[in-house]
Amino acid sequence: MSEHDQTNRPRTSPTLNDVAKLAKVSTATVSRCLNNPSQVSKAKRERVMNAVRELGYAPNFGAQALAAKRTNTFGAIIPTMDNAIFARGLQAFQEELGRHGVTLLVASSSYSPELEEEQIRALVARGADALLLIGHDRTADSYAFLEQRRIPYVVAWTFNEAQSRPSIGFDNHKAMKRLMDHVLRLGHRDIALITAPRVGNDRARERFEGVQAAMQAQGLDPASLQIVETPYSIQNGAMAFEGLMSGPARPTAVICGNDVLAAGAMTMAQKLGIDVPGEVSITGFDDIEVAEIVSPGLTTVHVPHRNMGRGAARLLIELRNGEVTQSRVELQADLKLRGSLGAAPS
Amino acid sequence: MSEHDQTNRPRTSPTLNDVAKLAKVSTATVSRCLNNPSQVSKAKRERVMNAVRELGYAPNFGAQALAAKRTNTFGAIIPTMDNAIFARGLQAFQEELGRHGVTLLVASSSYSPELEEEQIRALVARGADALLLIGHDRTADSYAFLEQRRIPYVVAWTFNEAQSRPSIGFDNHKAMKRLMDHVLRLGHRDIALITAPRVGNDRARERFEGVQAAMQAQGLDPASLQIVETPYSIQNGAMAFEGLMSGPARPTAVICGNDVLAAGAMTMAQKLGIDVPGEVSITGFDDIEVAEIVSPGLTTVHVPHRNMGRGAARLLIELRNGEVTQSRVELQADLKLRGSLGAAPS
DNA sequence: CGCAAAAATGTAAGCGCTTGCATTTGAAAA
DNA sequence: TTTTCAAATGCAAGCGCTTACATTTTTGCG
Repeated sequence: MSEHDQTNRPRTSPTLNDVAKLAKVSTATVSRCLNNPSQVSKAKRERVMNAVRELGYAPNFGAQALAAKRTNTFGAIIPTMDNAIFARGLQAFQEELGRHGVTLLVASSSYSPELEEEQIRALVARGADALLLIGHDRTADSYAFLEQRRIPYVVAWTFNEAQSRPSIGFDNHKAMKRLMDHVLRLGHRDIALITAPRVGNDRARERFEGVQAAMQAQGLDPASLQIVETPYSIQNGAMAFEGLMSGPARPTAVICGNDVLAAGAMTMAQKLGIDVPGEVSITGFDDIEVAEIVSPGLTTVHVPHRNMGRGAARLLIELRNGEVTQSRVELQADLKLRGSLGAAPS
Repeated sequence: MSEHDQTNRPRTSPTLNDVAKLAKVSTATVSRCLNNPSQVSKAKRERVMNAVRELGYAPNFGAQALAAKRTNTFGAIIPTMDNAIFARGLQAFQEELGRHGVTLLVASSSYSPELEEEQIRALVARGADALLLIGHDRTADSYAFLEQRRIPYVVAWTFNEAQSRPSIGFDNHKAMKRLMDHVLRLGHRDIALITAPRVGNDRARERFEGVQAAMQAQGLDPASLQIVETPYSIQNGAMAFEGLMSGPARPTAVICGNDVLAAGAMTMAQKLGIDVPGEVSITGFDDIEVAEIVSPGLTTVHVPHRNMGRGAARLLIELRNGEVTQSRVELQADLKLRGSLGAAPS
């Protein structure tokens, strides 16, 4: 099939070669013209650019990747696309990358470290130059793979003193502790926590520890904390809340691992006719849009999603370029007090 | 930098050739072993697989794409990642693709046809074998480009009799008309519509036309419909609603182009102390999670997000494989009646 | 046991691009 | 004008993989 059609290839996209012929220069010159215009004389550059335009030439990604060993594509692996937790941050991440000519590939791991490892390999195989990862928890093999391949990555959505990897985020422990301090100051002593499964999820774990720390600081027995573990979803939040409120030790404050769970709790409270915050206070974490929609408004921790996304993009680009920088960035996550948190009923 | 390390390349990833040597077969056999195992004898296959495992071999994407002219990567371009409208559908889309060994690349166009065209080119350049697009509205150049490159695509989130392109979705016009029929049946005559900008957004336009059609069918003057156009966001929904309710002709029913706008309207109603549905009814479109959270629950049109995503994936895979199929699929979008819609106040 | 057909394997030609190195060109310097 | 040197350009060797085609090995049957 390749012995003819040397001259006119009807519906295949034009190649570097075609451009070179039209412009009557070598392919090398065309390539340089596109990637390093400064090395080419003005006259030729114009001839080449015209040819490019005339042919509607666009470089073949695979070939480029193969020859240059660089793809200008970054990857992001987030636990889920199914709710809004990561949406805003990711959008900002993508926008910033776009500004630097980098395309984003997104995959989701469904909160499974094994699946995440697969996705990491898939993205790298597909040429991702660098990766955005969420949280520190993942298989040792995942990290080994990244090191071995020398793939730059940044861990986002968390910041942990104890970790030395490039990362950008906030201190989940600290933020949750601050929220809890406030809750305790309001007189609450019967506390329940609805959290995502903590195994393989350092953010959830750190938030949990923040709750514990606050209780301890206040002289409360951490063992008195009621804990329900359930995957993030409104549905699950509602069910967990229902269980808690119909249980033997009805809490006066239900701390939720994130806003999605809290939203579920809020709607269930409403359905059950339980007054919030009169009978029970509810708090969330993340400050996604939902927090403003429920009524009363949800007291939560405001996470700087867009800043984090943008920052992660910049960090990653710097890492990719080998520019030395501050590769660990802590952002602030402040309390967002709204109506769902009130004084403990007396 | 390449004059030495011919013999032992320490930290470069292993290639097909390395595997072939270790297994003492040709590269062709290794390749077949990986892509068409059935063509290789069991003995060799095992030898090869062992070598693959031992070396931790993973194919180089660029090279594979270059040689095979196929990447097993699909692209999706959605208007925004910033809210939940597309999240669930996309998640299902991705899951289904994953099941078929296809990786998904996502980009977002910010509702701009020009940006979308860029993204289409970018994804194709990066090797996308096929694309998922939202809605029919886009630049002629975008379609021309896709045709010329013979890139399979499917238009989702809408189904329109008049369009002949491969697509999967529901009839926005019909669905909105059905909702409106119901609204009118409840006695509402003073109607307002909060819609996304209709230029470049056929879904929004069709929904709008559905509203008009229902009014006309009822003998109402379509010109009496109050219209506010504003980009999808809770914030904007709230502001639009506020404007409407403080205007001269207060509607008894506010129809929102989607749930995000409606959620904004609902929260604003609450803030203003306007009773829903006592004083004013509010409806949405999409049935995303938010619809269940607001109170009262939001009457909306249920869109089969996950079905649509899964269906789109299957359709696209069939198209890519050149399997002839029914390439136009209409899904049902049914009314979801909740508390936010009531009889018109008398 | 021999032979044709089928199955398994190997050979090698690209795929479209980048880039080190050699060569040519064009000025500036002598 | 000749010489020198930097800038501009071309040449051609890969990058790692797939696949058509040629070759070898197996298998089935008479």
